[in-house]
Amino acid sequence: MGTATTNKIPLILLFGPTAVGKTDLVLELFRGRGEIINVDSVQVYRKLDIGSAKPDKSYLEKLPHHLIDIRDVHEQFNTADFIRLADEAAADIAGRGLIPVLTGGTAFYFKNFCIGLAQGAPPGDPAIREKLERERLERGIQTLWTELEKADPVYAGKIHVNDELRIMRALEVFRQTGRPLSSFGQDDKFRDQYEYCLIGLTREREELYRRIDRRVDIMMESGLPGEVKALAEAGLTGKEPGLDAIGYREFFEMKERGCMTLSDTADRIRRNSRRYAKRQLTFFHSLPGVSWFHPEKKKEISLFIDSFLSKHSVSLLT
RNA sequence: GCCGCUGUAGCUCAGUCGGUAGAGCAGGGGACUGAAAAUCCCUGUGUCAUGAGUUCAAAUCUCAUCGGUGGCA
Repeated sequence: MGTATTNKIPLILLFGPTAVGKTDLVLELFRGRGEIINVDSVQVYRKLDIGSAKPDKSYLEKLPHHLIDIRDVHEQFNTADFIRLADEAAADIAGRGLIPVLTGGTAFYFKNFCIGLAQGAPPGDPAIREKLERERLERGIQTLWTELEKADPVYAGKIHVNDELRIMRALEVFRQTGRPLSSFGQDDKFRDQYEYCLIGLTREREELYRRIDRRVDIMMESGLPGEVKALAEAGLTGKEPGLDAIGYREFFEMKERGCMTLSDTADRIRRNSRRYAKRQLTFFHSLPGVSWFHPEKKKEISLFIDSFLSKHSVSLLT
């Protein structure tokens, strides 16, 4: 029905599991007419280049990226930061007449970008987290769960007794506000300042795993051990927020255990990447309104995008 | 060539006195309210190498065949 007059910004959201083939596709589809908003919780960190499969300089020159290299590894980045910065970037890109393209593999960021964070829920508080962590170590997670069950029976009923981080987050909210986390309702309506085009990329599992294996080999050969060594020599311990990531944590674990070889480490990185890819797919499958494609079906994807843009491109034209 | 050991889940292996099998890892499925590459939950059917025999009953005992492996030549 023609082009509706609307000032919503049209957005392409393109996601898929690690190593599915997003990078090549995105360059072909959007070079010269779009800019990328990175949706990857590790690529936001400086110095984590090889292990996060960050696009290199020449790639970034061909296709500008936002939200890459914006934090040091000891800084905690989070979902709220992501949404705020992504909103700013989207407005900026669209304002220059280009297509904003959110692409990456962090499903949690995609989800919360679309539906928005729970209104009124407080941000994380490092002091409370530290205190909760101490209590967890002293008294065990069961005790904290029991406390949560009293404070927020609804939320406690939804999560598992062993789910440390969620239990601690819920208690953190309760201790800050005196209100249960579940009282800050998050409805699943998409935020209405955008028109969304959700594209999921996937492959046969076997094929995906082969690509993951190959990518890890390439990372090892192209200097991942050296990248991690440099981080360690700069005084980092592996406990920093940015380093709790596949491809980095395995090296620090290797150091702790002492008895692992480089090839054992590579094996673990491969395995953890496969499991991660599986979790990503589970999460992406739960998002509503996604059109799924094989990343090599470029023509189909391109037609799909063009048809979306022709319906919603009012604010991009003239 | 001879003697010994061995063949069970994708891999490594367990399986008692014969009663049609179970661990670890890998794998599979799922959850997701400001740490998310995080955190957490659920999940084990497989020609017991093949063929024949003994037996009410064979992964288990016997024989043959075909693999693997160690020793002696």
